[in-house]
Formats: sequence, C-alpha cells, structure tokens
Amino acid sequence: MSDRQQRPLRADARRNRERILHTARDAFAAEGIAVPLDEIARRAGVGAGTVHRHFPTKEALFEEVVREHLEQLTRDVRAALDVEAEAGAAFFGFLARMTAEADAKQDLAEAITAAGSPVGARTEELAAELRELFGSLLLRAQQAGAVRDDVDAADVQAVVVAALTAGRRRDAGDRSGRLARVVFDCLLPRPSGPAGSGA
Amino acid sequence: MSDRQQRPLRADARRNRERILHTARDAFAAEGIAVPLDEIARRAGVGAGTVHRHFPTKEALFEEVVREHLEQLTRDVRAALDVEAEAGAAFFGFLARMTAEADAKQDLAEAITAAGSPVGARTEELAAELRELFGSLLLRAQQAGAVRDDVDAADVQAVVVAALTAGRRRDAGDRSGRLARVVFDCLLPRPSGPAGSGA
Amino acid sequence: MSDRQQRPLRADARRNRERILHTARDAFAAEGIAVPLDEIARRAGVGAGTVHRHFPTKEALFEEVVREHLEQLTRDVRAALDVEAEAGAAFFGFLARMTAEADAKQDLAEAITAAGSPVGARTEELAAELRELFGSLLLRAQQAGAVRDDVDAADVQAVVVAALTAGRRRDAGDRSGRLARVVFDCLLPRPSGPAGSGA
Amino acid sequence: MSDRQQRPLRADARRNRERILHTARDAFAAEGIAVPLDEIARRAGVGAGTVHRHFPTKEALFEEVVREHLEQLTRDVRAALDVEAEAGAAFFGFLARMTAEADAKQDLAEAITAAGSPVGARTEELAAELRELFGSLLLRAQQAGAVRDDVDAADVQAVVVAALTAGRRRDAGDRSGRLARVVFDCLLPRPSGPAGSGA
DNA sequence: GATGAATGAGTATTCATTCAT
DNA sequence: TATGAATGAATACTCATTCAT
Repeated sequence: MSDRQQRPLRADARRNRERILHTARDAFAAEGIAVPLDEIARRAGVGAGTVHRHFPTKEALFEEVVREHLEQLTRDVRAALDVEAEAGAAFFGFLARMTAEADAKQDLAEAITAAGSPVGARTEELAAELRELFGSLLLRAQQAGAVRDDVDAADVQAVVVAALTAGRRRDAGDRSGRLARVVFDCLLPRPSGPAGSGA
Repeated sequence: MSDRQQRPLRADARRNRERILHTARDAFAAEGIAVPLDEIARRAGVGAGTVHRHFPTKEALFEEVVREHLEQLTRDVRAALDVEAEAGAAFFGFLARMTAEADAKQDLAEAITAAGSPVGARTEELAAELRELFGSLLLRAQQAGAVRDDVDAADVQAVVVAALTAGRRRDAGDRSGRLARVVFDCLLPRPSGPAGSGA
Repeated sequence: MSDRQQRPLRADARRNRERILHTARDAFAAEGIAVPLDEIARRAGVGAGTVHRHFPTKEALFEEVVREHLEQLTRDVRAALDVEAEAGAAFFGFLARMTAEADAKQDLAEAITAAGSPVGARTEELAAELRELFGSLLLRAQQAGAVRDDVDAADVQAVVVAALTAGRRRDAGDRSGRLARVVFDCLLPRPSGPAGSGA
Repeated sequence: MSDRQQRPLRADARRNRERILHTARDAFAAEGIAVPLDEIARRAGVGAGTVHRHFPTKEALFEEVVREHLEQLTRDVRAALDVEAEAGAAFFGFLARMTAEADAKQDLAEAITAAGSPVGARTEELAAELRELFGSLLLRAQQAGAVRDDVDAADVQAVVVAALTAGRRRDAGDRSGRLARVVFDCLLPRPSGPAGSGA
C-alpha cells in the first residue's frame, strides 16, 4: 500500500507519525488550515522538527490528512458495493454512514472544498478511484428507482458536502445527523416534476 | 444607532469607505479571510492607513462586510413578506433570489460559517432580526403546505448554506444554480413519511 | 538610472534604504552572505520588516550591494578611459585605485566570486558593460606595450580578484595594498619568454 | 598530545572515519562550509550520529579536513627541500604541483581563507611548521636569485591563495592552471625596479 | 484625512546536536 | 558502535497595526 518508506519505520517513529497525523486531523478540522504547525507539534507532544521530518511541508501534512480521509471513504464505498443489499438502501446507507463518521472530520470536508486544495498526483488518483466506485453505487440506486435520475455523481458529491455543511451548523441540537438526512431527501425521486419544481 | 461617526463623512471619505467595503467583499469572497489587508488596500486604490481609519481592525472590516450582507438579506425577506403572493412561492422565490445574488458572495457564506465568526453585538442583533423575519416567511409557507413541517428556521438556514456550498462546486456545468435548487427540493413536503425516509 | 521606483522615495524611506544598504555592504564584506538579515536590520537600526520592504529577499539585497559595486567600478573605468594619459598608467592606475577603494569591499569581491552569484538580468548587463569598458582599457595598455599580450580581460579580472584576495590576507602588515601591487606585476610584459616562464 | 583515541579504532570504525573525511573534503570544496552535515553523512553512507561520534562538532570535522590538507602540503614542501635540485626550480615546482593538486580542493583554499578559520591549537602548530619549511624553500630560491627579494613567506602564501582563486575563475578555458602560473610570474625578480613598478 | 513606510510579533522551515533503539 | 529519529534554536519572510509626513 504505502511505498514511501523503504523499510518500516521504527516503532517510536511510527507512533510519532500517527500522533502527528491524528493531531493534525483534529486541528485542521477544528481551526482550518491556518493552524500553526508549531501548535500541532505542541499538541502532539513533539518538537517542530519532528513534524517536518515526517511531513516536509505543511501542505504535505494537510494532503496526507486528506488522503487518509479519501482512503477511508473508498473502503466504505467498496463495502457498500459488496454488500448484497437493495441498491437504494446501499446508497443511502453509505451516505448515512459517511455522515455519522464525519463527526469530527466534517470541517475537513469543507477544508477540502474550500482551500485551493493543492492536491498531488497520488491524491488525485485516489479521488478518481473514489469517484468511479461511487458512480457505480449511484447508478445502481438510480436504476433501482431509489434516486432521482437528473443528478450525477458529481452532483451527489456536492450534495454530500452540502449535507455535512448543514449538519455541522447545529452543534448541539442536531442529533445524529438529522439535518444531513433532510438534505439527502433532495436526492429522492421527484413524484411529479423535474428538479426545482418547488420554486 | 451608530454613534461612531459624529458628523457625516466628507464626500471623498465616504467614497473611500465604499470602495474599501466593496473591494473587501469581493476579496473575502474570492480568497477567504486570509487575504492580506494590504492587498485589499491596493485593489481599492487607497493606502493601508486609510483602511484602518475606516475599519480599526481586520475583523471589524470583515464584520462590516457580513453586516451588509445581512442587511441585504433582511431587506429581501421583508420584500418577500410584503408581497401579496402565495406563501410557498414567496418562500422559494426568496431562496432562489438569494442563491442568484450570492453569485460572487457565495464564498462569503462559507467564510461566515467557517471562521469562528467573531461577530459583535450589533451583528448579532441584525442576525436575530433576520432570523425572526425569515421565521415568519417559513411559517407561512409551512402553513400553506408548501414546505415540510419538520424543519425550523435554523434548519433552513443550514440548508441554504448547504445549497450555496453545493452550487459553488460545479464551476462551469451548473447553470443558474440548478444544483442549489436540487438541494432546496429537500424542503418540499414528504409525500409519505418523516424526514430521512429515504434511508 | 534607477527605474524601479515610480516616484521618488520619501526622505526618511530613502535614508533607511541607504542605511540598510550601507550596513549590508559592511556586514556581507565582514561576515559573508551568511550574516542574518535580522542582524543587518539591528545594526541599521530598523525593524526586520523594513529591510524586506526595501529588498524583498536576502538575495535581492545582496544583489543590490553587488550592483552598487559594479556601478562604482564602471564609473572608475570610464574615468580612466576619459583621462588623456599614457595607456599603461591609466590601466595600472585604475587597478591601484580599485585596490585602494576596495578597503572594506574586498571581502565582497570574494563573495561575488564565491557564491553561486545569483545575479539577475540587470546585474548581468552591468557586468557586461563593465567588461566591455575594461576590455578597451586593457587593449590600449597592451597596444602601448605596458601589459603582456597573453592575457585577456577575463584573465585580468581574475588577477584582480586574486590581488584583492592576497591583499586582504595581511590585515595589519600590508600597507596601502603593497601585496596587491606585487600581484599586479604579473601583468607586466615578460622580458624574455611566455607566461609561466618562471616554473 | 592527542589523547582522544585510547586504543586504535576498530577496522570498520576507521573505515567510516576515512569515508566521512573524504566525503567532507569534497563537499566542503564543492559547496562551501554551508553544506549540511546530514548531507555529508548521507553521501558517506553513514548515519548522522556516526559523523558526530568521530567529529564532535561540525567545526571539528572542518578543521580535520584543513589539517589533512596542511599535512599534505608539509609533505610536499619537505620533498621539495630534500630533492637536490636547483632552488628556483624546486620552489616553482612546488607551487605548480600544489596548483595541480588543488584541482578540486581549490574551493577549500578559499574556505580556509574566508571563514573565520576557527582553527585550533594543533592546526596552528601544523601551519607554523609548514610556514617554517616553506620559508626555507623560499629563502633558498631567493638566494639563488630565482624569486624577488621583496616578498616574504606570508606574501607568497597570499599569492598562492590568489593564484588558486584566479585559476578557479576560468572553468573551462584555463587549461592546466595557466592563469595560476601567470600570477606566479609576479614572484619573479623585477628586472629594473621595486615591486609595483608598473603603476 | 490620506498616504505608505516602519514596526515587530508570528510562521514555516533548516540543521547541528543529542539520544533512544 | 551505528543508526536515524527527536530536539529546538535560528532564520527568512509575512502582515496587521501604528505613525511620521
């Protein structure tokens, strides 16, 4: 999987790497990409130099956080595709799970969207793979009549981000992503007319 | 209300103030709150000191931009309430108009949500007023059966931000906020069950 | 001459600029390019930001120092060419003057040679102009039989750097560049044979 | 005097030491003293800690490189003194040999001169010894009338550095140290007058 | 009032040195 | 002993804010 390290990292080094990544994930999520690296280092309990040993630049660290997120999503989509379930349930189940997981990662979603997203080639690949797999999941759900036909995978991706954005707004009141699920309702087939029929 | 200015600004001072505000609005929208003040000053064609004369801190400038946005929204909601139209049409018309206006201001919506939103008391007041007015608009639409009952004003606010977020994702393909309207469909009454019935 | 500033700098700004340049010249000469910018700022009595306002990068500051040096040399060569004097005297007089002037600037000569000399286009131009003018001075001296024929302008340039290098070695003992003049003797016509006859 | 090594180094340790020294010599020569120790370690194929085991500080490593250079020069001067040859030939032959050898080591000469040359006592001793031996070589050449009388050993040392400096300037064109030999011509006896007669 | 130069605290990054494995 | 990960001081550069002109 990971071919960047010729030989496995020493135990303590890997521990540090994980701690930095974990701390960075939280920090980026909570405070955006503007959080100082020194602060991340401090919270992770390591020196500033250690952060730079593992992630040569701040962007590299950010990208790694994004990458981990994408990998998790890819695993989730694969699981949803493998499960022998009704297509619509598989689709909305995936959305629901993502929303649930995205507890602390939510702001990350925004960060991904917001920033110029200086993603490297490897990250682009991962994203493309995810898009393709997700496309399959969507198509099956549409063919089963569980999702409206006038949206494509990119639309849904946008809606997902939107749902996360919405869900995040209600820190306390919104139990278990109710608002996110409300937004997902816009993906249901329209009884009578095309999109925007409500206007 | 505003007692910061004892006497009306000189004509040139007011012109400068307007130019700075306008430039800041665009800059914050396009590049986020991280844009340097010097850059805003340069684009507005004034010196850095002039920006600080009108807006003592960067936050103050940002907040003023937010405030103007809120004021515009308040005016729009009032107009929607005043018009003797069908309640659902008024409600969705307002959403559509907001979406359309938010062309370049979209990133601002996010900025507002994203940042710690260091809003002052005056801004809070404005927001509260807007919430109340908007609540009326929503209630009327719900009473007319045009909007599902299980959402409140805060939910809708979140959905609006979500719609803007979604709409922004599709730079080229999304003509005239189609995606935003798709998201708004989630506000329509559910034919059969409660929110989240799709899962 | 200087076309970088649209309008003349304010009096205090120009004063600061001059002080920074002067301080940098001494600092680079005495301690090489490794001297911290903060140190230069401190010695010049300005803040670090002020140095960066006038010279966006450290390299830019270094290059400006080099440029000033080149300009001075160019002026000197021009003067040597204009004077209606015996060609050999003009040539060696120029060398002697350069040596004398180069009191504190000597280490600079080395710095110029030593570093990768990240010189910009404008500096290259200046250097080319200097080379051409100096070539004329040399040619006249050679035609007058005052300088050996088997060296070209680039050789002499190298010898000059060498002479400065040599002269610098003897901090106390070497009065008025005696050692530099010794080195310059290698440029005199050889009585009998070609270069390297001494080996 | 040197009590750092109680017992002879283990074979592999000595091999490492030699590799580090050799790598450092090349690195300092090519890129100056600013080259990172990590880089030297990497090129030598050892860990950073190993460099520090053999040379406690970077300066210590640098000084050791200088010391080796001085030792080589001392051997060369001794050889020149021992050879029963004409004094002038011995002297200039030594200079020529040094120049030839100094192919890649040239930048080192400069590094030695340039840096504050933080040489320790042991290095000072070596340098003193070299100076004395070299003084003998010079004196014999002067007594034989092969070298001008108005220079002393320190002058010549400076001229040597100057020659190396000059020779380095002409990357391609200067075959086999021609320019260095030109500079050495300044050491020949002046036909008529004192040093600097050309001015 | 307007200008833009000066300030200086803050940030990412490098690197000599130390230390756990 | 060797390794290379960790440290943290140092350094170039940015930018909000202040102030002289």
